[in-house]
Amino acid sequence: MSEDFRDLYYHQPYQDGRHGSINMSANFPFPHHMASSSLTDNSSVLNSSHMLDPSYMSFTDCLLEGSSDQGTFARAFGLSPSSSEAFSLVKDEQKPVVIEAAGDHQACASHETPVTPNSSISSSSTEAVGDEDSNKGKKDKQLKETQEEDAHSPKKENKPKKKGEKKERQPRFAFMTKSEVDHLEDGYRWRKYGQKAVKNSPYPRSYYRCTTQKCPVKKRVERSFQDPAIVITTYEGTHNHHVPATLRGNVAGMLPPSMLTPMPLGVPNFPQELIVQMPQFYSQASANTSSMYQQNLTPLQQLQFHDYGLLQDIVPSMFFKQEP
DNA sequence: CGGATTTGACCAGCGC
DNA sequence: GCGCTGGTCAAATCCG
Repeated sequence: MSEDFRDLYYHQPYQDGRHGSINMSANFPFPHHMASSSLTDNSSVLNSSHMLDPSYMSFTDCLLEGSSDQGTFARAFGLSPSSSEAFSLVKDEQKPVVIEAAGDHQACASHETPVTPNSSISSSSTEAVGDEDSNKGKKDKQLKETQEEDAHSPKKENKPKKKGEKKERQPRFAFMTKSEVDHLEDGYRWRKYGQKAVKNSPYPRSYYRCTTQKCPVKKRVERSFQDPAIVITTYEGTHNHHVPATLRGNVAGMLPPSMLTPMPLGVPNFPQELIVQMPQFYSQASANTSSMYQQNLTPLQQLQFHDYGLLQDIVPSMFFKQEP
């Protein structure tokens, strides 16, 4: 399997994003402006080989030529719930988009990114490293004690959730980035609010929240324990604001106004182009496995209406979403 | 000094 | 019911 997909990666080093020369495919559902991250982190990008197809525009091309669907990026990152519902997965990080945004061109050129559908990080199932648990008993005792003596802790009052009321989960998607830095610049401003040890991984997971007021978007960043060069970023929620214009490199300024339009809730924002514009990808996939791709449905339709489990086998590490 | 980060505590959900 | 784990809070600390 991994061999089949090894060919799907190719290396495209970033250029100076400040000048908009970002060679990043328009077909991936990660924040388009994330490309700017490479400016500071010595990164490069690996994308699927389908993008070698001249019919695919680079991110720059997309901007310069005024793609017919400039909203693609915004939608992709907007993460509107509706469209991605169809891609419900049990584990959200299992099939992240694989992007190699790392700086080591050699590694990229090697195409040895050990990201395979089944080897990708199931971070939801990644469990904390053991030593965190060792103190658990103590903690629990302390917890009970403190609860008794601190019956009106403000923390509890901060939880408006009623019992039995399930916490609604925002749609998510994740992608893998080969990068030396954990937190890639993606055009938005984030505040770290937590870090946890991840089970079976020596690398912690960091939790970030968009700093824009009332913006519900969160993201988690962790390194793959299988390939420490790979950073797994999981976005959750939909930005309800424009990309801050004051960021380094003025990423927002690079973007046409239409791309900065906040995502209306409920508008399908699944990166259809990601799927639809990858004929090569699909032909490879279908050669390997599925009858699903022999049907007359468009890939998107297939994705939306067919067994996603199958998709997982075919489209490794592309994206996923977790059922709210 | 204000904003960002760190880190231990806390809580909820899930599986056994 | 209990233990484990992921996710979040918030006080302490750091840093520009």
